[in-house]
Amino acid sequence: MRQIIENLVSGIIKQLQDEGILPSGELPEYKVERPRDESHGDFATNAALVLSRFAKMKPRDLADKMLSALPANQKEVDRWEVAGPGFINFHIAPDRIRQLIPDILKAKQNYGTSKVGAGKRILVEFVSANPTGPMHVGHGRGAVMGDAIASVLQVTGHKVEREYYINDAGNQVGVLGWSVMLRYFELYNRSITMPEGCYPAQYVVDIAKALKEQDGDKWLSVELDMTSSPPAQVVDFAMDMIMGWIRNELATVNIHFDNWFSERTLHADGKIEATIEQLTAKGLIYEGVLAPPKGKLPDDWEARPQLLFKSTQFGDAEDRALKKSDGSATYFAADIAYHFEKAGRGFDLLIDVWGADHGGYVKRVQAALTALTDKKNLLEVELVQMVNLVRGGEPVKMSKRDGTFVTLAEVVEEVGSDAVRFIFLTRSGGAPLDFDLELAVSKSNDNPVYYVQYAHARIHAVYRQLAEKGLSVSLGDGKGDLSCLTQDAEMSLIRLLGTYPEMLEGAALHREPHRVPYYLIDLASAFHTYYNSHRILDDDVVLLGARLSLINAVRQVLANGLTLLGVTAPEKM
RNA sequence: GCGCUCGUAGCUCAAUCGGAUAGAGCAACGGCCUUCUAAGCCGUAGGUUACAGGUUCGAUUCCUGUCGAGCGCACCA
Repeated sequence: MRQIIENLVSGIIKQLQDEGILPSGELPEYKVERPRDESHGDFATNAALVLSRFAKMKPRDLADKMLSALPANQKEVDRWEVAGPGFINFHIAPDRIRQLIPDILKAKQNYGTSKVGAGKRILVEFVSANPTGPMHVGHGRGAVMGDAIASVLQVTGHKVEREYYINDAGNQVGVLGWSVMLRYFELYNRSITMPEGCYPAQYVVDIAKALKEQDGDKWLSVELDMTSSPPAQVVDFAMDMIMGWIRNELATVNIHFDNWFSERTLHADGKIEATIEQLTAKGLIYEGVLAPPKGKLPDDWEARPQLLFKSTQFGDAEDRALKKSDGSATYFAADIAYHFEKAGRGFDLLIDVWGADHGGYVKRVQAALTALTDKKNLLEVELVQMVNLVRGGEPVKMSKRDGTFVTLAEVVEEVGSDAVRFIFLTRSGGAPLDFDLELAVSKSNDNPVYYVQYAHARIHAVYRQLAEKGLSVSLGDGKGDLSCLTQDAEMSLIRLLGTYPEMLEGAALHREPHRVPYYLIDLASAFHTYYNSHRILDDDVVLLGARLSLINAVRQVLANGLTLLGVTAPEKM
């Protein structure tokens, strides 16, 4: 529908240019947008405001001029006016608006989808929680956000793949292995002490028990030496088990990945060295000594020469190390190789969803990727702020170290996947989130997911009533006469249905999936208002059919939105 | 000290890449169930958009500064 108005306005401007009222050639951009206030029409343009200078006229005078140039034969707009400082408001003809109902019912689950993405290939990487323990609530937020960003991009015509990067290399893997070994020794009645930095939590005990079950005392003779690597088979056993948990937890919140990418393969395939060579060839690698960090100085800090990448050439604050003191690759080096590898798979855009605690890391990865590909904006990073877990207003301390964190699985168990997803999504990622367990657990209507689902279930209830009265469901197929839908509540509802596709485009463009739940709450609210003041099952069959068609369209859009968010659309509550 | 993300009603949050009178929910108060699901609806009250400047037809939005919050700041991931 927006297209109709945009064509109309651009046609008018062209005509005014031909008449010499506006100068020919490039003019500044104007907008056609949905006014916030319904009384301002269905669409408004600021063209007269933007162009007044070029016409050497007052905005309102130019607006009047533009309207007199409106083609006489068009039927889409039946009212228009100049308002405020010089906006032009367009009111779409009611018949054209009602036409949305059959359009939606025909498109079904495809209503709202568009092709604005033009098949652009996008890789969305998210979660990527370390395989050293179960996912906590913070991971859950990133997971749901990443998944929703991917979904919103998909329905707007992008070709999307979801990827999980498994950090199965590096120090933490050895730490995990030794932690399991210690718990394993403990099961054989050896007394142990958990060194600082190890993972003491219960899940490590569970892994040790499973290890004992499978291998018996096979590993008892292993000598405890934290400076060396633990047995590879033990490490793999632990990581496989944890990754199994993570996959399960993700599945319970309806998240499924296309690819699981292992960091180890980068090391094994020599991708890291190859990437460093590429950078070296570009003259961006040197041996140097970094200045001491500006914050509180680590106890063991010492100046030492390192292999450095000149990320300052690409806007970063410091050059960054690629090799550790023991000569092995840093996490950063592996991450460069990983992102370079992703770029090599031919994506038009890479999106990473990270926790805000990794925010300081964005520039250096973008710098490296730009250096390697000569593309400036290939990598986009969406930062998701922290989740503060609260129980009845009291903060819950979370720490992997003492094992007091609350896992995502526990929260999902208590609250349900629908509520978890909806709460995480009904918030822009830029703001920290207080997640109150007590509130979320208390299945009260504080939780907007029920509000939206209830609207959906209510519509199904009406249709059940219809069947009981022996009337045909096909009355609501949108094919009958809809001209009796003249009430304000009805027209606002239909108009709202019409904005769904635009809302999705905005959500995709700005990577703001929270717009979807907010829209659904709005739609549910408009429906509840309508439902309370108008009887659907009217004795007049024509009116009955029209209203059934209307709420059927509402049901379709609610279902589409909820499904998109990975939330169920129940027929009964 | 530097960087990133923020600061909107008592609380939790929105506000369409600069738009018209800044909106919801919760909490408070007052109404609506013999009729399609009251997990609902209607109404009242609640604001100097942290503060000060700047850009312009127009600023919650963009720029600068101040104050305040969270996160980060060799070799960890």
